[in-house]
Amino acid sequence: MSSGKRLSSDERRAAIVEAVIPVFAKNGFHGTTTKNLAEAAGVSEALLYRHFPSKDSLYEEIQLKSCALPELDPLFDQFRSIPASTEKLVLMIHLLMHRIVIEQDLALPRLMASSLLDDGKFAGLFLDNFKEQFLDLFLQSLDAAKRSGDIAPIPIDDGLRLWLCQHLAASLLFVRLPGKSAVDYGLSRERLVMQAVRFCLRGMGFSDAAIDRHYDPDMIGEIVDDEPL
Amino acid sequence: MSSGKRLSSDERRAAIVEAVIPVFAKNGFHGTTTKNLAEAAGVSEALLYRHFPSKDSLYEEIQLKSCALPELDPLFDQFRSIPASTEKLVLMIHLLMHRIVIEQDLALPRLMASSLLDDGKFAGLFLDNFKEQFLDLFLQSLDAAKRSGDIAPIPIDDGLRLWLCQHLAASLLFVRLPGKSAVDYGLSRERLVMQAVRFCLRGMGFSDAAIDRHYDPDMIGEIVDDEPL
DNA sequence: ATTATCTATAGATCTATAGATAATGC
DNA sequence: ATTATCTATAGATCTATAGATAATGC
Repeated sequence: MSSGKRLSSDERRAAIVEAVIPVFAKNGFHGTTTKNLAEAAGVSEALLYRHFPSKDSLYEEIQLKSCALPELDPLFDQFRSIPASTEKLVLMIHLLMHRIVIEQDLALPRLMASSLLDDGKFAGLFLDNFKEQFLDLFLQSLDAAKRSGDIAPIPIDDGLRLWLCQHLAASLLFVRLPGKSAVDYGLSRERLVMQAVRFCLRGMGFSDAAIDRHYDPDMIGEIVDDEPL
Repeated sequence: MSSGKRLSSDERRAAIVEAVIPVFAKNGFHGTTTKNLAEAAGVSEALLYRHFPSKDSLYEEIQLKSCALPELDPLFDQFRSIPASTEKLVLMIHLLMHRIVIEQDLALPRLMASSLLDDGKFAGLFLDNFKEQFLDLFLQSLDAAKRSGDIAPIPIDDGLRLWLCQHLAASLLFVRLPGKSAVDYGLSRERLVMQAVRFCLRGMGFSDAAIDRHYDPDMIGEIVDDEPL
């Protein structure tokens, strides 16, 4: 069965966790058997139990690993250095939406959805991390955009604006989970992203003039693609 | 075990389907055992198999029943008679969002999420029904709003505007699935609905003046509450 | 000698069916 | 007499463990 090398305890443990993530993500906790897990990891079921006391504990472990900070969108790292501005705000929203198109590994959104159907603990952790990482950056750039007159004063809480953008992106991702999108928008993915971003920018207070001035998806695409991943 | 009466075949079949929906919704297909189903329905496992050839076929049945047209939001029926207008457009978006607050039975969104994690067939059917019921009404009122100058011309496909509103509402519902919301927005539910609606209206092209003129959640609340459910 | 790994299997479900029983309607 | 329903159970997993084997490092 194995055909794999003999690894040290730590290496094997890590290898199991890694191998098992897509299986749990694909089939859910109850839809996954210990046999599935063992096969995916290329080891016997017994070895699984040398490293983890139970199927539950292994599932817990992959959830914790999956919502750990370093795993979250390396793309976003790059604009931690950019100063707060309307430009940066637009870039954040665009990158958030752009996931919809580029995201190929659907394991994380799958674990999210599974968690929401379960006790929501993992989803809560993940969203806390999201907030931790992006809320301050978002608020700073939102203030900058307000000061420069790009954003009209509207009665929507500042923090909520980020959540609504995140939620829209999340839904667009969720309908893609089955493989083929559950909704036919009648648009190319590029146009979908562009229009969803415009919807969000406008919704969060941007004037049409400010959007035209600051949102050029082609240019953003180039900026992003130029950066090393 | 039973304590229940002896029903005709058709009645029992219907009773089983009804009783079993929340169980499947809560635990998912794999998380539900035939024993769970039998207990929920108050019958023996054997009787389940007199009415349905397999657990799968019963699950299929509850999915079909759950996305059948008559089940979809009776609230929305009432504005089928209202003529297309900006008012009606605002009302549609408000009612869509208002679900977030009032929706107590989370079975349907749970089945949706489960379906998206599975093959998405049920989710696709449900969203098709949604489109079937609301897209035309939405487009008509959107045109009316454009003609009356309440909505600025923006480069977002008309149909997509409905989907983006629906998606935002869906996400706000999904984060509530675990019981306690996975996100703390720091707002009351009423304010959350109001602000989410404003976000959508603005995103889909409304001017701030038009929103102020046409969106008064209190008034809408009264209108809706006055209607018989 | 230690430790990573496997084979084999126990014990607990889980789905589904066979065959018996009890309630209904004629 | 028909049909709704149950009890009992077969057969197939599924989780988890006991005990044996083989590779590594001293």
